[in-house]
Amino acid sequence: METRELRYFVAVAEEAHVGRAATRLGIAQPPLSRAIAQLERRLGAALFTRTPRGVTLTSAGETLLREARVALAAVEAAERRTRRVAEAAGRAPVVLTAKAGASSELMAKLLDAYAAEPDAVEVDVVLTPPGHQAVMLRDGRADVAILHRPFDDTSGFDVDELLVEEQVLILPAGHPASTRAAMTLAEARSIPDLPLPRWPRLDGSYPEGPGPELRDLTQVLQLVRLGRAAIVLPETAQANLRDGLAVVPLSDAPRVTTVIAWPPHSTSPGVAGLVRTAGRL
Amino acid sequence: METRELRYFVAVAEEAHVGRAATRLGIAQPPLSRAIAQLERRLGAALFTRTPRGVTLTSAGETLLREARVALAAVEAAERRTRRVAEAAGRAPVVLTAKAGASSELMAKLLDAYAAEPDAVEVDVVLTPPGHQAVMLRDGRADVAILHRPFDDTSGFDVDELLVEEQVLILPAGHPASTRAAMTLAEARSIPDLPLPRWPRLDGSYPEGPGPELRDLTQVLQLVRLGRAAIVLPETAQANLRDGLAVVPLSDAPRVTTVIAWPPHSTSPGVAGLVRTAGRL
DNA sequence: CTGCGCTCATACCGCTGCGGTATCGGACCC
DNA sequence: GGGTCCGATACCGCAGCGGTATGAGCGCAG
Repeated sequence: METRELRYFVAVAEEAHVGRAATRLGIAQPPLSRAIAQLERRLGAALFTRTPRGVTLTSAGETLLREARVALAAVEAAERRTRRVAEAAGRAPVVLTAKAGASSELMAKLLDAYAAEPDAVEVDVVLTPPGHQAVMLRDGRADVAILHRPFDDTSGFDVDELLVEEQVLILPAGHPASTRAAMTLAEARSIPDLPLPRWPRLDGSYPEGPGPELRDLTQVLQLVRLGRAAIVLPETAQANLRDGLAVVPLSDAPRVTTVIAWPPHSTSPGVAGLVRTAGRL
Repeated sequence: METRELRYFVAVAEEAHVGRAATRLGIAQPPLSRAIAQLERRLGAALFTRTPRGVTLTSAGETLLREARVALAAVEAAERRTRRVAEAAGRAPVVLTAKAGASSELMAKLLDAYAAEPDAVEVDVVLTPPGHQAVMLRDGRADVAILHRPFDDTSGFDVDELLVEEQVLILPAGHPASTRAAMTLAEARSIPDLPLPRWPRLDGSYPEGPGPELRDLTQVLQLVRLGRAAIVLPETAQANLRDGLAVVPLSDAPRVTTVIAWPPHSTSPGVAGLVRTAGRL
């Protein structure tokens, strides 16, 4: 199987429509139909069922979609990492990716501690929207990432745990619920006048439902202060809170684990150094 | 980058010789030279330095070799898993791979317990030479593997620990060293008349050195009984020992962790069931 | 039930680019 | 300096990719 075939397949699977997929790929529809048919013949498996409104995946197709995404990310990663090694022969900067606006204290400690090491190399910090760090790591745009389980999918990476913490509910100061000693997630979700914000998905769209769309944490905290929303955050986020907010522990929210993650087989001395430093924090 | 290019590159890198690589690939030398040159042009990086006796990898080339192997394994896995899902639509057997002749007790318990589950599917057990299980899992020939850290590279897989154990030295009964309460690895290696056997590498070749080549555990144990060798094994292997052998604990040998490993993103209900069962053992 | 619209499949064509053979250029060795 | 062993280059034929035109199957409106 060639990566071209996999790219074509993924496009068709995602669009559920050969014509649209062809447009997206910048080719005509017939060659794409033919390429898919050829792929199916070679695999000896139907990947799509043709319907009058487009195509839908078979179970074999679903398997291939999952696997193809991993494989394509691996090929992309190979290309990008090779380019990076070639460009900055020797002391290439390490690219560290983290969620914008989170773990700032931990990150600062890590970067300071690492910079003090004798053999430290330059660290490029790339802050991305939530959820994108694992993707960056998978396709070679980043060398190390700070991830948060269980939100990020760390499968396929080597990880070191840095911090385990509980989550708390942040509400407007003076709200009736703010005096409670603890709460469950279900209770937090059902406070009538305080909806929880919705987080964007990987593609930037938002799930349906009530609650404001979360774009910027400080903006949402402003909404909380105004008595228009509540939000669930890891407990260390309290450190950055200003007045007008109350904190209630959640008894049944999943614990958040902050980890440092890197691709297996990494040989970069910078990655090794960062991970070593992180382990000592 | 197309997988064809990656396959060509890997062949040349492994042979360190364009002509031989071409033969191995079943094509002529000039197209291969051209393909490599084109790959280098597209990456904007020299991958090989040409010498009068062949070619050697640059640092960019070494990076690409490592990454390309991962990427190619992922592509192969995609193909194989899709084929398998298509062939045995529905209740496909799960392929479990393990080291031949090891963990037999644990495996039996696992398979028995799993077979007793209400929704159990068929399990194909594939016993392979040591070290091959991770490869099988990586390229899609197996769905689950029993691996042994630190010997197997579990990076890139999801794992559950099943058993942690110490290693012991097995020697002929009556040997002077057999009365010792404990020993270090270095001492074990330097017993003058009892060489440790050599384990085969992934490609089937053996490292240089003294000691018999290990092909079959029972054969080596026979050698031990005859006073011609000693061997280091996990302590549970004692259960299968017969007369004529003595056991000495090793104080500094790495602990061996038996794990059950599966590829991330696995959706097979059989894999999930096996892992769940294993976790309850 | 018939015609239209929408979708994917098929037919056919042109050209890119892969792989083939022949040959060159350079390094090393006697 | 000729022989040998490399990889690189030159050139050619053809497989296969992508293009346009058109067919075939299905759902639906009238």
